[in-house]
Order: sequence, then C-alpha cells, then structure tokens
Amino acid sequence: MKEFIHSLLSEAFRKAKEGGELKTSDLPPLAIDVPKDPAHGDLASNLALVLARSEGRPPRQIAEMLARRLPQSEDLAAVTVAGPGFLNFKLAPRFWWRRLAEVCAEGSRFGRRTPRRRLKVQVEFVSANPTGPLTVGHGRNAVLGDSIARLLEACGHEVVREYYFNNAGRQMLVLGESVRARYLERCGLPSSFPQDGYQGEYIREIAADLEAKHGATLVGAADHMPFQQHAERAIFDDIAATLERMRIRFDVHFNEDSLYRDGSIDRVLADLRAAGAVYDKDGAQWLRLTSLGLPADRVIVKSSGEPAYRLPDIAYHRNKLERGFDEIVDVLGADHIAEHQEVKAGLRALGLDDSRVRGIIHQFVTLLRAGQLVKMSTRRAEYVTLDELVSEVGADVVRFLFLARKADTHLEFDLELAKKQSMENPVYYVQYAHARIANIVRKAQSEGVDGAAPADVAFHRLTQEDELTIIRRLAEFPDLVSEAAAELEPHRVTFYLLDLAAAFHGYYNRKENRVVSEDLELTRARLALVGGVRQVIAGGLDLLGVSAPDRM
RNA sequence: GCCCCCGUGGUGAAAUGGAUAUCACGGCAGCCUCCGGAGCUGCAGGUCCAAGUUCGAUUCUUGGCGGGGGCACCA
Repeated sequence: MKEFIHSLLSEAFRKAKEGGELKTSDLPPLAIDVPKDPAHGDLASNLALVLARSEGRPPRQIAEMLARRLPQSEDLAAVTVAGPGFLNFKLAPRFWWRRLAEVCAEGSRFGRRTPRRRLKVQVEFVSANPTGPLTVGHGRNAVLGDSIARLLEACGHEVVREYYFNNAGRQMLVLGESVRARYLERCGLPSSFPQDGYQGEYIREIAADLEAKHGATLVGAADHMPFQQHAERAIFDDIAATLERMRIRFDVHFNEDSLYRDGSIDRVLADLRAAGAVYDKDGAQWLRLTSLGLPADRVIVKSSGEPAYRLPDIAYHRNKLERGFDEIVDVLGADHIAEHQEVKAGLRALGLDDSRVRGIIHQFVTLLRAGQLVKMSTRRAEYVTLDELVSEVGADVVRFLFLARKADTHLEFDLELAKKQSMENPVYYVQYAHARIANIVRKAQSEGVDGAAPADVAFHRLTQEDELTIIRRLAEFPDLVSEAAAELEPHRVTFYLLDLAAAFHGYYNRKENRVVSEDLELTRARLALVGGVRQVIAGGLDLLGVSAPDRM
C-alpha cells in the first residue's frame, strides 16, 4: 500500500528534478503514514516538509509543486496539500477493491513476506536457570521471545529459538545440596539444609521421587552430583511442559557447561588478556570495562579461580557470532540490563561486531489477586508459578495480555480481570470478532450461499464508507507486520487487532450492513469482506500465538 | 551516590519528530421483531514541571520532581 504512494512520489521527485524545480539530489528518507484523522486522506507524506530545509523554500510551496508533478493514476481520487505542507492522498475505491481481492486470493499467506535478503536470526529467550519452576516474569519473557520469533518468520527470515541452559556454577551446587538435604530428611538422617538453599515444595517432591526410585542407596553419595543431576532433569522437564502449554518450543538448548568442556571459556579469557582488556587485582581478574564505555570494571575470574558469570556469557555470545547469525536477539528481564551491556562490551574488546546483538529488555510483571500484590521469589517459594497461571486463565489470555503492553513498561497482571469474559478482557473481544464471522459464514451456508472465488466477487458492490474503512485496515496489515518485526515489537499487532475487531463489530451492528441478504451478489461481496477480516484476525492472532476459535 | 526503565483523562495503556493526542475500563445518556448483546452509538475528561533544539516535541537534549528496577569475587 505504501509502496504505491512511494512510487508516485519518487516519480514526481524525479520529474521535478529534471524540470529544474529541485536542488536536492536524492530522494530523502520520507514518511508515508495513515493519518490519524481520516479527513486527511488515506495516506499522507511529509516529503515536502523534509525537503524544506535543503530547498530553502516554504514546505507548502514544494508540496504544491510536487502535487503538480505526480503521475496520473486512476487509483488516485484526490491529492491535496494541507497543514504545514503535507501531501494527502485519497485513493479511489477501485484501489481498495483490488486490495481486498489480494487479501482473499492470498489467504493465510497475506501479511507474510519474502525478504530481499533472508536473514539468519537467533532469538534467545526464557533461559531460566533450572533451579525452580518458571515464574510469571519468565512467562512475559517467553511470550515476547516467541512472538518476536513468529514475526521474524512471517517476514521470511530463518529463525532459531534458543534456550541458554545455565547449568554450571554455584547455584547448581546449592540446588544439589538442597535436594540432598531433603532426601536425607526423608531417610530419617541428620541433614543440614544450605543457608541459601531453595525452599520450594518442588525440592521435596524431587527428593521423594529420588527415594522412590533409589530407596536409601544414595545416602552415602560422595557429593551432590546425583542429586543435582536428578533435580536438573526433573526441573527442566517441568519447565518444558509449561512452555509446551504456552505453545512454545525451542530449536536449540545450549548448555553452559559445554563452554567449559570445549575450552571456549579459556580461549575467551586468553583473547581478552591478549587484547589488554584484563588486569589482576586482589587475586582476581578484572575486565577493563571503563575503557569500553561502561561505568565500572568488573571481576571476570574470581580469586577462587572460578569464572564470574560474565565470562561464560561473553564466550556464549562469541559462539553465537561464530555460528553466523546475521542478527542475534536477546530477550532479557530488566535485572539483566547491566549484564547485557557488559557482554556487548566484552565482544567489542574481542574485536567482534556487537551491533548484531540486540537486547530486548522487558520490565517486571506484578501479579494482583483481589487487588492484592502477590509476592514472587524463587528461593522463598511464595510465588504463583507460570504453570499455575496458565491453569487458572489459559494460555490465550496469558499470551495476549502479556503482549498488550510495550516491553519496557511495568505490567500489572490482574487475575480477576484476566478471568472476566467481557470487554475488560480484550482477548475475548478479538476472538469474538473471529467467532462471529465464522457464525455468519455458517448462516450463509445454511441458506445455501457459498462464497464465490475471488475472481468472481463483485467487489464494486462494497461502496459504503465503513466497508472501505475496513478494507483500508486490512491493507495495512502487511506493513504493520514488517514494522513490528523490524522493531521487535509484537504489541503493535495486539493493538492493530483490537482496532480491526472494533471496526468489524461496529460494521456488524448496523442493520443495513447485514451480510446475508436476498441480493446474492452483494452477499458474496460482503462475505469476501468479512472473510478478509476473519483471515487477518486469524493471521494476527497466530503471530501472537493465540488461537482463533470459530465458536466460543 | 551511580546506571537503566516509566510519568499521557478517575484507572490501565497507544502514538518512525507531524496536522484537531488514540483506545479500552469506569461515569453519564441511549441501542436487541434482524447473521451470537462476550456487541454497538453518543457525551464529559488528559501529555509531571522548567528550559533548549526544531517550521513542528508526548516523542530528542539538559535540569528538577515522582514511581519501579539494578548497582556482589550471585546468576
């Protein structure tokens, strides 16, 4: 849709240059937008305003000159110069009828694209430590990452969903010791629960499971390893099951400990040292972050000789770059901002291109039950888990509501609201529009009317303003998808769907708009229109990972 | 103290530097002989403060004020 206007404008620009009416040599980056106010036309461009500076002339004058130079087209109903110098384009109904024909012909492919260059993109998300069940906060991360991946796929890119499995380091030892203590308790033996151990009930369940499988044979285990390994597996299975219920699957699970085994950690450290980015102080090794633009230097190898978490993280990201991804997306909670900057700085110190790594930082989720804040902490285990949340309100509601906000705003998740089946709960609003259209189609079929093939539809019967408005909205969808993908912002899709559903519900409620009528030709045209809405709602919901039911 | 995110009608949120700031909830007033009222129509109500950049600022810069989060040889 925007391409059409862009081609008209670049043609006008070219002709104006040939006519000596412009000094500017190249067409500048310009915006083509759907104006907020429909009175401003279907699409508007700020080209004249952008050119005003380099031309040294008032923008309105430039706009009028460009308007005269625009090529003729039967698709163009009117071009006006308005406000400070906007060019407003009003497109003819025939243009919109053709767009609807495309929506119908492309079906579920509508909105999906073939990129000029197919990128290999990695989206790393969730990456929760296997020390306990996923929290509601992990849920936001999971839904964001998965929908970003879906958006990138819709734009034709090759996407790898990756989970960084943080199974090295002290926390895993604490996990193992926590389970061991519970196990010894069960066997009636003295035990010392670690001070910073994991308190959750799930630790007891894992210990019980171990006892069921091995009896008391593990009481004399030399170390925590059998307990850790069993816990790691049990917890990870639990995490995977929760994600499965959220319709999320990963292509790659990357184990942190593999970085130790294959020598990556040592190599990165040696290379950082060779680059002069590491110094020794107080028996530890420090990464010189201050000379990489960060506020403070940080320890990279502790005085105990163990790497601090930054080192494996940097090694992991070097590994990602070595795997040849064009783009690397890290979906992270707000508590990882500093770490992400450190990793990127580390990559720069290694002489690598950190601009291919993009961090999507999301703020925290707070849970409200009956207006009361629900406390969440993995170690103390007073939380509502993601799994419990999904059981309570369903995956559709969780996904939709998590994607109904920009990532960098705090999200208050109100459980009562999420369970309401009304407009306060927007997921039903959108799904209901889809179900309603499915019902119209059933109604038509029960009266013996089937939709016509797109080529046979009399689109020109759709002459009402609200019908053309709906088509305009549908036609925006492909641009919306590419913009949401480019910005890695799935919430744009959510807002678009709410908008589209509202346009449809409004249309539906005017009785002169009854889809199924005696006029067969008009009925078929309207079936094509609402069919297009249904198609785009289904496609949009799919990008969010939300189902599009035919009945509710 | 330093760093990051956010301050938009009563509430929760949108808005690549664009025009008269959008949407929902709540409030008020209405709409079902008709394809599903989980719906629709109308009204009232808003950009934290102060400078700056710009033809134009909710958006960018600086400084306040307010809320949240991070500032370990934890991950």
